[in-house]
Amino acid sequence: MKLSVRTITERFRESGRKVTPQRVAVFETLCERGDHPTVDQIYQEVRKRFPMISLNTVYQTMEALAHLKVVSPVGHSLEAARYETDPAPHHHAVCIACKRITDVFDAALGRVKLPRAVKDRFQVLGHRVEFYGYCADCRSPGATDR
Amino acid sequence: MKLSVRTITERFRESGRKVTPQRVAVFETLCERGDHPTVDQIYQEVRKRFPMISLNTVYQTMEALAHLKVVSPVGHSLEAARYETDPAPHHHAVCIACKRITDVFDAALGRVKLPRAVKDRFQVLGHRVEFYGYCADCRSPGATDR
DNA sequence: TCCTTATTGATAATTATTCTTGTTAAGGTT
DNA sequence: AACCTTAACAAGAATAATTATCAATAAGGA
Repeated sequence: MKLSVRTITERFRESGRKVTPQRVAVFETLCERGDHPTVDQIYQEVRKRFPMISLNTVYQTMEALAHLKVVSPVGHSLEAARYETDPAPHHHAVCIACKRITDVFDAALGRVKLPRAVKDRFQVLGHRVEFYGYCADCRSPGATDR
Repeated sequence: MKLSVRTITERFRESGRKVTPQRVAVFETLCERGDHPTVDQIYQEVRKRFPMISLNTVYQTMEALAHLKVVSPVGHSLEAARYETDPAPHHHAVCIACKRITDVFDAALGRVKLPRAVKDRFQVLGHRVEFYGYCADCRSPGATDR
């Protein structure tokens, strides 16, 4: 199913948020492009039809849309680069609250394969599997979901 | 096998790089901690024993170590947050050169499971599989590997 | 229409990372 | 051990992504 302006309007209202022309414009722009734009790319696009909009508004709108599960951030959202030394192949479980990273050792995860159709057009150096959710400490009761 | 100072000394020399006390200190610090520190965390740690070291040097050392495959960056290295709207579950192939992201639809990737041992301590909201490598356009001949 | 309050736009502030530059020191060569 | 070439260093400025501040505005329920 495809998300419509109608749908997100309802979801905004349900969650106690207001529906503004800026938010609709951001959402529409994101839908028109089928790719994975950066916030700034969306901003530049929306600006054509909406010269007064500020970059900050686009940031806030993206955050709101992400909360409503209307859009997903691609990749994790660690604020800074992190490094590790462990030479054994492994994967990660990232807590979206505290950003803590837990190593996951499981041979099965290493056997994941890219489908052949894509493999032909892409030289694979490796892959990683990343689980995201809440760690034991952050599975908090007072999680303010807003 | 565990990496020793001896080992990385050799690798540095082999690749035409110099072995400096700063680099050794960064490497040792990273080894002492078994986790996934940020560059700044390493910097703060190294600074205790090496007050004159600059943050820039730590950045450069991490890059060198990454080239020698002694350390790995955790997660991908997109410079900015990206978003997508597609509600169908899918995964990604990211070109490490041009940062372009290709969607990968494959039901098998959705069936990946976190091993039970970890599952008990981690509330999983989802997972993603990310392949990294070079896209067709960037599988360039003049790839300067340094 | 009124009223409360979230949202907006402009701008300043932060944070992560890279660049610049003059100086230093690694390590191969005498 | 002295020499030399060049990578690496420290310090600080510059850039880029993101977040915070705040007065003015507009959404939408009453």
